[in-house]
Amino acid sequence: MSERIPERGKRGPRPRRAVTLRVIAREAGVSASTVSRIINGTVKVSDELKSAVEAAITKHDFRPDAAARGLALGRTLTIGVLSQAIDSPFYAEGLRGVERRLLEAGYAALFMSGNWNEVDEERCLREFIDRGVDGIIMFSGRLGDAAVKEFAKRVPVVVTGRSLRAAHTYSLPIDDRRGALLAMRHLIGIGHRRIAFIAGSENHPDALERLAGYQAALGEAGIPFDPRRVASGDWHEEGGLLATSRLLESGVDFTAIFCVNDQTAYGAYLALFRKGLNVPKDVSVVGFDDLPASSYSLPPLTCVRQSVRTLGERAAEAVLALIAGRRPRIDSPPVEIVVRDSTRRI
Amino acid sequence: MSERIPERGKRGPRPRRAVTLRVIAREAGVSASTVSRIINGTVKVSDELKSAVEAAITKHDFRPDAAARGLALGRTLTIGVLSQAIDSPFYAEGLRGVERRLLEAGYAALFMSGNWNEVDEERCLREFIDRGVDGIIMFSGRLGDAAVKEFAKRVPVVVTGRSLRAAHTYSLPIDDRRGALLAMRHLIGIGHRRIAFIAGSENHPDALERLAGYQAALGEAGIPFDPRRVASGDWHEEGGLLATSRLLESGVDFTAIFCVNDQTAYGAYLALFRKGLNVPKDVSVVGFDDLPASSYSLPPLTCVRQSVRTLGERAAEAVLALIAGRRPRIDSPPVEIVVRDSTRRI
DNA sequence: CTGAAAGCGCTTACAG
DNA sequence: CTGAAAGCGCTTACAG
Repeated sequence: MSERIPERGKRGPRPRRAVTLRVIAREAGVSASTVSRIINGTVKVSDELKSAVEAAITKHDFRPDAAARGLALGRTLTIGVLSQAIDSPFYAEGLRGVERRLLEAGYAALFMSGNWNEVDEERCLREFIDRGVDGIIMFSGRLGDAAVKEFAKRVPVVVTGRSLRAAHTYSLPIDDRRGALLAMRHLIGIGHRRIAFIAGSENHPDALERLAGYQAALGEAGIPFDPRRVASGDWHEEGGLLATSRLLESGVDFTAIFCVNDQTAYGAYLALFRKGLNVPKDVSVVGFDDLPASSYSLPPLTCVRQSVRTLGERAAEAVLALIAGRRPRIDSPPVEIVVRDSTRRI
Repeated sequence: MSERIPERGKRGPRPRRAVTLRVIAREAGVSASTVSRIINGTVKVSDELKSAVEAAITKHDFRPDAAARGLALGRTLTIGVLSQAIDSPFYAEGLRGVERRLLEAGYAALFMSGNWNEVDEERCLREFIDRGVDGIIMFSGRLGDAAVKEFAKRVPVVVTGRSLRAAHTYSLPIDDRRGALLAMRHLIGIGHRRIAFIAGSENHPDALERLAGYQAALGEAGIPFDPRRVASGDWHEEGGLLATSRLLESGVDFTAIFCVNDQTAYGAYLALFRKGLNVPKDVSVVGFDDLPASSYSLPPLTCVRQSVRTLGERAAEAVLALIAGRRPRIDSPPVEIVVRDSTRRI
């Protein structure tokens, strides 16, 4: 009658799961099926039976094994969340939003980093599938649409930062062009006409759209586009630093810089600082994203705000809808301009 | 003879796992057991059999189901990683380190946020257990040692930022006191004697240790400790901002501020900036952590560096060792002072 | 060397 | 209403 001691996993403190449905069932004098049903609320039972079972559960601190449940149910209550780097301040905000919403719904997130390259992204997505996630959220990946659609055949996928039309898929595009327009209109509105632009890495869709917005705003205002005022960065501080230095040394004149994102602006700040130039006195700077750090940069940065946290929350809502078989009706959060101290009328 | 079509999961694109061990086995003309063994390399077979199986695997793009494997093996190749917030720039670095090492070892990380409170931390740890993680890494949690030890009975736990002696446990403490000493010696070495300290939230062990280091350095130099020069922050920018403002308004004089961490220093920067005070001309500032952003703050921040990324990598190595039944022999990364532009000789 | 069988811990039609 | 049985997809002693 004694419980057989399992032999596997001889090392470490994992003596196999000690308390299972069966021990609860035995203790409460019912079958495992019944306990399972009570736990899942798929049955009505007498109050006394219910409390007997609950007492046993409490006593043993029982919690159903997620792997077993996942196997039986075909659902793991896990969502794979791909960002480019878990330590990027930009994505971090989004992950936080995802995490929160998922938690509310009883789901957990499996976060992985794609490192800005297709190979890693694909590896992560495969890992998600292998681990049986119920859905995938992909933050602005490099992976081609075709590949994404392929994964969407296995499991619902929501992508941010791009538009993709396919079954079991939902897109939350970012309005890069409009964001860039807002930034530029602000600058132009306070008198700037010679405005430099630091772009992201080449041929990245978001970067291209922001460049397009930059050009469109120039066009609106009747300001000729001068390619010498465009320098390319890399979405990170260092790229902003280098690009600004190049701009400064090239001799083109400008009274303001519109940076493709906040991190680029931080780099621009440092380059300007090193040259003894003051922001906004000597040059105005505007960023894009409104990272938390931008409220604390010196001076606090004027930028286009796109709430990545909200984006994350909505992405989570969208996958959950997809999983439930509903068609999401969710919009990307709007972009808006946040005027702080890095821009000044001239 | 036709495959029965499963009825569960009627919605969504998950028609149950399509290709299983059995279909590979059938295709290769062997049993599932054999395929399993070949995949796991626990058997020697003829080259032709091996390639037949591999061909079938490739053809169907088969990958074993992680949940099923986990259930059968009692291991999930997953490590639960608790930080306080997935979007904290401090923890992010550590998570990155963990992620990288774990990936190399074929493990995945399940990241969750404890939100700086015991209740959430405990919820996360329980979730880890439910999900059958093979080990847990806990970044400087608030949860009491006793509770942590309780979890360590189920699964190996490594903690950072504290010392804990218990079975199936490993600690990677941070040398807060020495870090604080280094910071203060630097300041004292360049002539400062009236040095303010912005602490973290009360009764937090790391905060206490850094305060102790601050006082010890003062003692070394024969400088009397003046409690009016200590203000408490909250580890975040806002606390640094508020504390600095209070210090400034209180009328105590100081030529330098040692901040309990970099984020606090960013807040101090802004408070000083708003008062028209220049760093380092009017006051020197030193931080603690060396976050990536500190190289780009204006001016670039002098601070104590503790490589959180390395800490994360080592934490990962430590859990893996614990899981393998080995006793880790791993030290915390050393703290060191990084002198940049926010401090100046007086 | 390889297969049939039992088992991991759960859930849920299927019968009482 | 409730239990026995089958099944989720894998792994591994146990027998050939």
